[in-house]
Amino acid sequence: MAKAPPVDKRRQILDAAIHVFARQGFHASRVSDIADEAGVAYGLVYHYFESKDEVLNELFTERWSLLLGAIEEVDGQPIGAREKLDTVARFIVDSYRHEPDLMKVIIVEVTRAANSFGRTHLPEIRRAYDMIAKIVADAQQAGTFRKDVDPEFASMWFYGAIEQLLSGWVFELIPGGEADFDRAREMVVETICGGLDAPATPRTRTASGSS
Amino acid sequence: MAKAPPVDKRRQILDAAIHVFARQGFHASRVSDIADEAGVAYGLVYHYFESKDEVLNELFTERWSLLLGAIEEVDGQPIGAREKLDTVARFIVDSYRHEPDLMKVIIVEVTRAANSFGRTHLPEIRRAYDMIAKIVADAQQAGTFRKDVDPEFASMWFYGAIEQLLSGWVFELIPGGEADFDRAREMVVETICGGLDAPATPRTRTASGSS
DNA sequence: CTGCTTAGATTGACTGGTCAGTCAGCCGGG
DNA sequence: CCCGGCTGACTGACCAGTCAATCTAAGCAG
Repeated sequence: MAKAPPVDKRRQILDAAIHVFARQGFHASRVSDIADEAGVAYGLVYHYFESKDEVLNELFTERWSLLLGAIEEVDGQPIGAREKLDTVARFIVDSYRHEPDLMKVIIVEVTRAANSFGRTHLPEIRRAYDMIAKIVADAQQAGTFRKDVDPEFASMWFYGAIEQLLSGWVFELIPGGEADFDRAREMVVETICGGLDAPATPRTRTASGSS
Repeated sequence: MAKAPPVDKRRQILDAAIHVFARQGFHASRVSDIADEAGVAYGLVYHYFESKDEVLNELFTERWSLLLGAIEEVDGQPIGAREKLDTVARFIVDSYRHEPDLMKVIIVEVTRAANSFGRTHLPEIRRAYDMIAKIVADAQQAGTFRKDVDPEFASMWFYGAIEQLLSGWVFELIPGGEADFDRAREMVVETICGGLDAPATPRTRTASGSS
């Protein structure tokens, strides 16, 4: 691998693929569409990638590993579960805010397409769920979350709620103005954590007044 | 034995399609697979349906209209919001319990594929979200749910949480034994409604009583 | 009961179009 | 003049959808 020329065509192709996949969906996207959008020859796509699948692969893996890293990092921090979950939610929502097309592709074509393409990535996807479950389980151990809820299940609906939110924005089912992003995140975290909080705990208040 | 029990080939084809789509995914399913599974000739599929799409169409519409009906009916009942939402959740979970393949197809190929096939059905899908939002909004009006949460948003994450649960079962990410269905449903409804409840009950008090 | 007629159900070989992926060769810098 | 990035016409496979032919059953007259 000698070093790259001034213009990174590989990157150009990936960026083009994001927009093409977001616009038309993976299946309806031709490789020629990607090449056209990137302004390169058809064959060059196959110079850098083994197949059309591998392009999507790369897009997903790039971003998902960031998410996994973010969850892992936050989990190590000495903060409350609610803040941890809020940070995770913020990461996801901000990812959408800054790169809506990429997140749309990841959600629509991979995360929510576990039957076709996503099947390959189930282990990585699962890893995210597991880490969220761990955060919940730890909070139960510490007594901040009620213990009668399965952490694995809670993880599913926490993640599912957020993803559905992104879905709603992607398909314009709910208002997606700049102000809505943070507001929605706050609400979903507060609601779900509110539901998960241990009932009437006489220990030091976990919730820091953020108002 | 030329019996004449009106063997409904149309139904046979639809049922076959459920299993083929569930097994291979819509895109990877050939029309010939459906015909083979149904034990009929290739061409007969086109005698009863205009296209492969229309088969999926039919499967979705059939079931989704039941869901819409169920929500509508429960909304008219003089019961609390929590019970209403519980009934909705129960309908969805029971649908999965009794026809997992069909629900898998609907979720994977339509509901969560709003980019490709689901786009056609966005209005119907949206209708479900809207009706759930209405239940929440009414409860806020009545004072049982806190008013600072957007009903539209709450609807999204309520539905998203449940759908993610089904997803988890479909892809065996969480235990899906007979006992888990009701337990999961109870937990998700209790958690989310718990988070939505008006802070009249001393559950988790954010003591910031700003006037 | 039988033969004729017809309409709808059923069959499956075939067609037309679409693309993913290949490859033989072109350029431009070292 | 050599090499690796780069080009784009071409090919082989695949498959949704068509259609002409065949079958079945139902109605009806003789």
